[in-house]
Amino acid sequence: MTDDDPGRRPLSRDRVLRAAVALADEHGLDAVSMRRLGQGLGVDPMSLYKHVANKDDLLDGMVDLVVGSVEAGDTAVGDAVEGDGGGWKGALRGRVMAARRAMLAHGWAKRVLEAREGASPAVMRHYDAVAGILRAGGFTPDLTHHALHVLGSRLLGFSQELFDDSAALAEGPEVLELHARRMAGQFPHLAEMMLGISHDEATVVGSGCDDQFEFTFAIDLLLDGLERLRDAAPADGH
Amino acid sequence: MTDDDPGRRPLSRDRVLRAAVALADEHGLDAVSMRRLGQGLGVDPMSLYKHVANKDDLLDGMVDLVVGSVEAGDTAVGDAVEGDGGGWKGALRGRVMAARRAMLAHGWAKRVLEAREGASPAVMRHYDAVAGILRAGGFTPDLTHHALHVLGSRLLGFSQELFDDSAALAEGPEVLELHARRMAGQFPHLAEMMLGISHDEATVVGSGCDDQFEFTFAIDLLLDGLERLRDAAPADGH
DNA sequence: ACCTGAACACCGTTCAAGT
DNA sequence: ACCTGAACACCGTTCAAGT
Repeated sequence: MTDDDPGRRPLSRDRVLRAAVALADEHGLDAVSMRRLGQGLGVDPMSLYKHVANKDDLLDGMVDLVVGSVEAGDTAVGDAVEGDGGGWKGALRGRVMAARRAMLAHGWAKRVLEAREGASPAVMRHYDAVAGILRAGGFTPDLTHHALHVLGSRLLGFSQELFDDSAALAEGPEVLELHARRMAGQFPHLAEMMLGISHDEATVVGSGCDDQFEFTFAIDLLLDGLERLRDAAPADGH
Repeated sequence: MTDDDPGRRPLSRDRVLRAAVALADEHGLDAVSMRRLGQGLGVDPMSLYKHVANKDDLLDGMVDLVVGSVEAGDTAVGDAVEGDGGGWKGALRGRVMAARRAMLAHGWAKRVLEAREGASPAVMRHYDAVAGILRAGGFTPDLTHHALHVLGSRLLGFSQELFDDSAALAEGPEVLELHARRMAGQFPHLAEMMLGISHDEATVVGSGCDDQFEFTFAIDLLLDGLERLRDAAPADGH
């Protein structure tokens, strides 16, 4: 009977989705079950089906909410890139980095987006905005299309990790080096890479795989490559 | 009591994994449950835990089997690329395309690999082979490392699909065009792209998104970009 | 010591019974 | 007509009881 008795406010799709996002943020995606979600809202699990078609629809709605938040505080501010005066590259980077921030804030969203095959409305709007940036940057519709495919999941701010080395990273560079030496026999080239990294950059923070660096490295390589294609064949994208 | 009574052959990890792969190939990944797998092998579900630590270990073993098959019939044959006499690009394309064939043959593998965070032994061997190709191609360890990250999941032959348009594709180009016109209001740039595509290529097969084309397009753009970086700074990959 | 299957603690969703 | 909760058909895994 208190003021914030959750049973008082009427249920709505938005309230269900926000509760699900909060639940996933706090306890992980696996904690998001119809039963537990209903319990958190002080509602019979079955009542959720009034606002959500099924579990998949719930997950779709959750990512839609997260991706939709990208549009609010997006590229307008600038996200000033070091060496350019805005333009399509800066705008694209801004959009993509905003999406990345949203993804990093909601770690579970990446996993849901990978599992989904159809794009939600907010994702479609995001893609459309990116396409618009490219068109304004002088890309043909055809090359714009290929560009979207090339950028792929990086449009949403994440990339496929090769493998998770965060456990080894957390233990410090000497553990990483030990790890590398141990696998030198089986994976000589990977070991060489790892050892090279831990030698080059003596600072602790830089060793191992720096996700943020690798992400921007990839984006820049892709944008440069696309720009070259645009300039090579301005009339036809193929 | 027949000759091929599955109960006769003793269970082994390999036999369990092969049965799981066959089950996933035939009835989809969701059909792979400990209960159903045990049933298919004529064995108590709990007996599987003698050969497999848990469900995740089972899935790991399954993808390991698939990725491991890539090494058998890999780049040796040549996979001759149009305009070059082999070299690192041809070798890399060959390896990646072999992985792609394996992935296309086992549609569920992509989903499992995306969900996994740690790389299985076969995947590690694959990465190491790719790293070896790059090193032999004159890349520094550092640039080799970044190259692996840039190529990402495409090393294993797949890329993140933006959205699945196979349903619309199957209905033919006129349906695709209708689709595009309907969404022109909300997603003008995406609609323009789709309409441009269906106009350019009148043949039915070519319209919509050609996965194979987009994949090779991306690979070529990435390899060209990496080559340029290699040649720009031969001594230091950064 | 090994194997097995009943049991536990969950799922998403159906559907009939209650209001 | 609407809402609800018991019930269904599954899960992965534990664990104690049987051999």
